[in-house]
Amino acid sequence: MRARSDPAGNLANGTLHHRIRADLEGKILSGEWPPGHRVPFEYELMAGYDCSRMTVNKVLSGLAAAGLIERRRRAGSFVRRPQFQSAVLQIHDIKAEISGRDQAYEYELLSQRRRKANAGDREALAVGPQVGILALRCRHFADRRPFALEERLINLAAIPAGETIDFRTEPPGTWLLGHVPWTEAEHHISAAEADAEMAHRLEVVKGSACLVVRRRTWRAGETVTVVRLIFPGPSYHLVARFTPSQR
Amino acid sequence: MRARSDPAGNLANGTLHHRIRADLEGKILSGEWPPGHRVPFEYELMAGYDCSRMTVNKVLSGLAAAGLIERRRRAGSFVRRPQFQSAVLQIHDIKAEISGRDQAYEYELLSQRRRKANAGDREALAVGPQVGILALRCRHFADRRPFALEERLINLAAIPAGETIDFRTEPPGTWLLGHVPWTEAEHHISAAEADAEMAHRLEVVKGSACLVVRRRTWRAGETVTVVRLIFPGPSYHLVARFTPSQR
DNA sequence: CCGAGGGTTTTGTCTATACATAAGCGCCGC
DNA sequence: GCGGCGCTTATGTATAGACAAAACCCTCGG
Repeated sequence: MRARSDPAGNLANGTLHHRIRADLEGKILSGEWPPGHRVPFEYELMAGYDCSRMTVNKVLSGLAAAGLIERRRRAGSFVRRPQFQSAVLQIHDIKAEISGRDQAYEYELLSQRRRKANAGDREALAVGPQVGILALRCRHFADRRPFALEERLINLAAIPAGETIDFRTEPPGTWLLGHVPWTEAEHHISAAEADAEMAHRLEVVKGSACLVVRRRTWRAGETVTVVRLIFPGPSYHLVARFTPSQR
Repeated sequence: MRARSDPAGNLANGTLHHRIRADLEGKILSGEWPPGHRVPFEYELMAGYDCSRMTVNKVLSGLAAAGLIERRRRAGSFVRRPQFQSAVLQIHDIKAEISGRDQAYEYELLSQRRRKANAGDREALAVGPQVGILALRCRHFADRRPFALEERLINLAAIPAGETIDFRTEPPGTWLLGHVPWTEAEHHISAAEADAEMAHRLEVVKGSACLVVRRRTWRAGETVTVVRLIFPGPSYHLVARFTPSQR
């Protein structure tokens, strides 16, 4: 094996490919290598860092997977222009979110009905007729004040176990989160004015602004559940923290 | 080299590690391997797929990077419980978003001021005093109707080039998106009631519900820009589509 | 009973090598 | 000039082997 220890000793933390990765990311993020700039070829990096090709290949593949560079055979690797589209986001389970803030979490099941999918359900869940669905309505409380109103449909054809769970004690979102894997989800986030019932349930005045989040979740092409969460007015805000790993 | 061709010929698409990856992902997502289940050891997979350890290692590392499994030395690899936290999201540039819907996009710069950071700026951008900032206010239109109101602060210490750009023609968001790389962003999404000025600018009645998105963007620990986007009421909704690649 | 130490197992990293594949480049003949 | 063929080059994939590091496990000594 060749000598790889950095004689100057600077930046000697982490493993070799971590250091190389950090190096290259630094050059890209600092703007030293602007979008379109050609990253050195693998054999050049290999010579520069005095390591094998597999090692630089791993780093470059990682950067490509993270969307920072684009690789083209025969041509080389190029810095991609930054793209907001797609990034890593965090959305928490409501129960965990409230508990995490050291507030008292409470939960109330308003209604639970099992039925064959009606026209509205079929549209929302994209299922055929005669499919069993579970319709739930519930409220979440933080420190005894209404935090959110939840209206949920669960596709029992996809989640037969849903029928056997006691949703009087465990919120459906929490249960699903922990037990059902998913492959895709879609959020529609909008603002709406509270109608009479929403206002009553959330203990706000009618017409006040509410944040409405509608989420549809799929597993392998099949709609698993659709939920509408209504948060009272300016008191709540959704926090989403991103890191750019566009794909 | 050993015989690797699949005699039955099934699932022979893609490369070896793609097939292995798809196989394992399938078992996890289908629930065949529930959360907590121990994935076969590398040497077992190696024997099962008749390939080298580097190949299965690449696959398992990828699954770990994607957050589907967790790897522990000496113990093995385990299926992680599904987590909503963090997933890939798409948010578009406003200009691109409107144009993409085949609506006419228009843009109006309301005001642009260059100043030393005042107390409010310093808090919002987390910069010291005496730092130059650019304060912008503008409106976006879709099909001649107000689509969003934008209030933006740009940290000129981080983006000196910001001073030389003509934001009367190009929206600041679009310019930044194409020219400034970022390492982290945070969104606060909430609902608010329109005050007199917002109502006037967005051509809605005072007190109506608006969707407010506040985004802070960092590059290498330094706040680059803070923007507040205000969308009029129920007419607009933010769409976020996810795939689970939690990290 | 408890804590220290050593052995074992599994993942983590790295090397050197090999062949496959895609795509740009230039040469050649027409 | 120009279309096609083949050479070259860079990446993509895969192998076999090696050592390192972490962490569980068991045993031994007090």
